[in-house]
Amino acid sequence: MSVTIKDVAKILHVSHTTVSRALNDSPLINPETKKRILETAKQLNYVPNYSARSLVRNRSYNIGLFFSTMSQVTSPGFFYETVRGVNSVITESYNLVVNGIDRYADVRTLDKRRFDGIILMSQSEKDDALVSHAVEKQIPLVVLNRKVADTSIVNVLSADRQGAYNAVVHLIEHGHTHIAIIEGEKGFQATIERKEGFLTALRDNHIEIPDEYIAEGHYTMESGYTAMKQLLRAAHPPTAVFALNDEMAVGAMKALYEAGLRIPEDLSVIGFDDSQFSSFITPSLSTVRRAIAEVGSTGAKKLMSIINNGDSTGEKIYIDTELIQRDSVGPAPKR
Amino acid sequence: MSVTIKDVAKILHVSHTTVSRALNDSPLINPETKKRILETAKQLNYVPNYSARSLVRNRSYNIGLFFSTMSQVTSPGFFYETVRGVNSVITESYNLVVNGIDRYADVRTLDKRRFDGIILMSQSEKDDALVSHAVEKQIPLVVLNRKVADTSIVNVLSADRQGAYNAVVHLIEHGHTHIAIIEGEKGFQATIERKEGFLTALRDNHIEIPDEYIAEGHYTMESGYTAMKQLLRAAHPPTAVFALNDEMAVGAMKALYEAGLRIPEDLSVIGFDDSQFSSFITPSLSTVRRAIAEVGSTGAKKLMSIINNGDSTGEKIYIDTELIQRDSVGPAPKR
DNA sequence: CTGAAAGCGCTAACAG
DNA sequence: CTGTTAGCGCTTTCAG
Repeated sequence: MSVTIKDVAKILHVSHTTVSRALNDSPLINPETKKRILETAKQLNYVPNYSARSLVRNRSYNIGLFFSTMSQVTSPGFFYETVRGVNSVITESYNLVVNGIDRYADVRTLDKRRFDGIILMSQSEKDDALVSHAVEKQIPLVVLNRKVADTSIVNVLSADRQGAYNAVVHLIEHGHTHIAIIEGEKGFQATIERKEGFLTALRDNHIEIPDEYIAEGHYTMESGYTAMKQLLRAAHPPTAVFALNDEMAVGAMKALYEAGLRIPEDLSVIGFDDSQFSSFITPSLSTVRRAIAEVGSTGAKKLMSIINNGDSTGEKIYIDTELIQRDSVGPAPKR
Repeated sequence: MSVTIKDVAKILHVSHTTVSRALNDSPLINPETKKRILETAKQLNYVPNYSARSLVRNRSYNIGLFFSTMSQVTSPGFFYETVRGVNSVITESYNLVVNGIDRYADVRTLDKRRFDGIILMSQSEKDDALVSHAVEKQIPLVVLNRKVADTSIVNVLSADRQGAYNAVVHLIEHGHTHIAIIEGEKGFQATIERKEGFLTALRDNHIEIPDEYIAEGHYTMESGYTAMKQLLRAAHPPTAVFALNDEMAVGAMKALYEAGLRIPEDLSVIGFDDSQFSSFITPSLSTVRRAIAEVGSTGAKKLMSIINNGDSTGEKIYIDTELIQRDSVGPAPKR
């Protein structure tokens, strides 16, 4: 069927061992023979049998990129940027396997021989089963996006708390003191961090937040829409809203339009993530950009170094966020 | 290190062959022994070595999902829906490997032993190198999204031409006769099909299209924005615009706002794809929905059946589109 | 620098 | 129904 090492060896009257050495850049070979072998190998369209190589080297050449679930990622852009970032680092000899961890009946089947390393884009504590399994089995692991307690693990995180803080300060600098929040999915690390930044900013500026300024959301446009409508029913409606992501901000803006309110004249809106559409909606949405692709690529680089050098000192790496000022935030209206 | 079949065999005083049979649901085994073996295997946390299995079965248990390129997919939503659709069909014993074909220096390294089958989400003719390689090497292949000439191949396509036709008829039914188009990336199958539907609808209704009503785009919001500005400079501006995807439609809407034009009172806009944000922008965007996840899942099912049953009669499967009427299309303004 | 031989863990004839 | 034997294609000792 396919060309094997032995085929190449036979033609050149050398042993298959020698061919293997040539193919693997071994120093134990005459440059001349190596050249000859490489040439005929290419000519014959030789492709190594990864299964055989994997079997003897005890390596799968698979890298797993797992999301908490595939059916409900934070947003399509988030998913795409993550895959793209990771992919840009993984070399051709590795396969990047993408899946939701909820698709595996038992995470213990994810062993070292099936995956040389795992990148976990983690949203919730439910993923801890996989984390502890990987630690126990010594499978190289990098966790993205969610801080895990275990200090032996490499963690790549975006500085969401600081980003949220900056967003709210931006609102305050525009004179706002009646600031509401649209929260994201309960239990998600991102939700906790961003809300924390929000609260700290208010506290630092001696601004109170009444209960009616806190609305729950689920990171979807729909939920932002619903949450905003609820906020509008407050006895003393807010003059500014911080949505924990841009999707919800867009939903909120829709509710505002429907209520006949102008942005930012009547009410300012700021989001989080800098989704693709945010600069193109009207008014364009002020937001906090986080470099998701960079989180992915940084994590992938770390993982590859763990796999290749075995260096596995846990660390927490933070990727900075950036405040993006556009047209959805304006001065607080007079009351 | 890890538990092997032999370990299990030794404990139970049976041969490793028997254990293998138990693990593989072979009929050649006593149900009693099988039960015993399965129990201790589970107890020992036995996980099969995929590399060894692959080597002897000559199967990789990898399915490749390839995009023309990873760095520039049509849209994040498109990417996400595709992966999700395919993933929902692929079973746990397979790894779904996601990549851009431009990441492989030579497509000929993608051989049957590395991928049991390939799903190609194809955008342009450049992908034909992979297609012909797969055909030649008899690698099971399903091509999504772009019609390929080879009739032996399974092709899953969305009925874009008909969808575009319906969109334009929708405009015409609202009294529009001055209809412009914002085209997508040159050479993409989607561009060709959708434009064809557009032109046919106009022709069927005896509507002329001047050159100045044709603007080039690249499926990005930015390009839609630029294209719309160009369209507005026409000697006799259009009253309706068909953008070949929603991203460009959003860009066009931004240009319209900036020009002080109202949608749909002054100008109607219709898009394509029904992106996530389309129902939440203001005004909400009328568009043509195509079930991308369904294209992916249908393709994956087909591929699995080719792999498992070897049935490889080529066919073209069309997934229907649906006209979504929202608020961006209104009656043509009086002239 | 090169070759012969062993073996990775598994499945698949082939006997019994 | 069970066990013995061979071998998948490759890398890696170990001798030369």
